Amino acid sequence: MDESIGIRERTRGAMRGELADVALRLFEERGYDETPVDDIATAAGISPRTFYRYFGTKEDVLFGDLPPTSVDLPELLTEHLTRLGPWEALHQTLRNVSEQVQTQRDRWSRLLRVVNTSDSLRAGHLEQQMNLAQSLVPVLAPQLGEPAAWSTLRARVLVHTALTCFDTAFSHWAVHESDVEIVDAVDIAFTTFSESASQAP
Amino acid sequence: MDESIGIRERTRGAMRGELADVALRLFEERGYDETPVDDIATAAGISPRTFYRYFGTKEDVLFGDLPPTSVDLPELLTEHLTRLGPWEALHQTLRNVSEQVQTQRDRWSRLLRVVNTSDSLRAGHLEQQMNLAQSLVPVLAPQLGEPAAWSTLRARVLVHTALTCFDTAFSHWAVHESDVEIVDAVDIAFTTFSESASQAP
DNA sequence: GACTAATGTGGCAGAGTCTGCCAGATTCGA
DNA sequence: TCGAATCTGGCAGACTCTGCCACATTAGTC
Repeated sequence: MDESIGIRERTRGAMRGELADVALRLFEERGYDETPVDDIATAAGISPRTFYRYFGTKEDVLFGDLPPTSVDLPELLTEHLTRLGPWEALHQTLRNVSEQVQTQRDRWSRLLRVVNTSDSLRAGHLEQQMNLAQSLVPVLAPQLGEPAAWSTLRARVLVHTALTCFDTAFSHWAVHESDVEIVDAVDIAFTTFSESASQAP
Repeated sequence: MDESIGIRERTRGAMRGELADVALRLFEERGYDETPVDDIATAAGISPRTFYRYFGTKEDVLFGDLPPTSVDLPELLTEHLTRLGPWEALHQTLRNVSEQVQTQRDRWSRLLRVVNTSDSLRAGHLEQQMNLAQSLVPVLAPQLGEPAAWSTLRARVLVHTALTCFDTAFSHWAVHESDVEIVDAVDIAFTTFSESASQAP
């Protein structure tokens, strides 16, 4: 049957999901740095060696299957660029992501709480963004064709800034969870520049 | 004598300097991930255990004593804020840093080349920026008093964006070293927004 | 239903980073 | 010069991650 390839992947997906759940729960209880992979494995009823067959890294069990990585951002951005300017296109792209995140509010607020308990995790989170950025820059650069020599530099600045807006909005939301919607925070962050960036003192 | 406290710290500083030199050289030859701490230690004629008494982390031997961390950025920013708007003040603050960096062109271009050979290093570099950002936000936030509830969010966006501009300019410079001055790249990066951010397509 | 091949699993050994502990050497201040 | 603070090295250990090999499970075929 043509599903025969799929069944293995499905059970694999289920395993990943359960591992992610178990891990997140343990991290919430004891903290990330204080929870060795061995404990996650035994709590999930597998060997540590097997854990590393599902997630190449301890961090991956947290960041593995979540929106920013599970969405094809370059494609999304390309589409928005047909209708919008660079900055607005970035804004809309990440707005879409945050809309999708909003359907997983719970998981995300739990995750952000865990991330904020560990320096090493924050770093990993940033590294993810770097990778995202690297995939978006080549999409954006051709749209900034002016001096050409500078277009890559400008593209990188815009992309990184957009991701920064996104990220900042997120951690803000994580703290003031009850007061704000994620999407609103993202909008505020993105409009920071047009409003207050170059005001006089 | 009142120097008696100082002499120890001076020899300690010398040791740190030498370790940093040795390490950077080895990293250039073999790559960061391929150079264990043991090798750095033996190359410097000390034991691995002692290495960790000078630098708490393998990363610290690279990032330990360099401009961004060795300058009091909050103070610098505070001063610029008395004369300039938020964005311009950030621009000038980081411009000052890049001027200071320019006096160590060599060391920096070597370092950036090393950093770009390792993913884990990039992450560490970003984490440093996060810490910098966290020290600047409280300085900037009071200057954005409007809705108050959003001022912290906006301050964070501005600060992170500024650091992103700085960082992006740097890696750009690292690649096109011969064509550009660091300070110029920083200026270009910072003016990206006022020029091309919200243009139509 | 049985057989072969692919795939999943577990244990072991090892590299690498980093920490705590203790003993010995070095240096400092009186 | 002597006692005290400090520096150093070695040892053992925790933790993350990898390669290797043997064993079990499962899939597709006849």
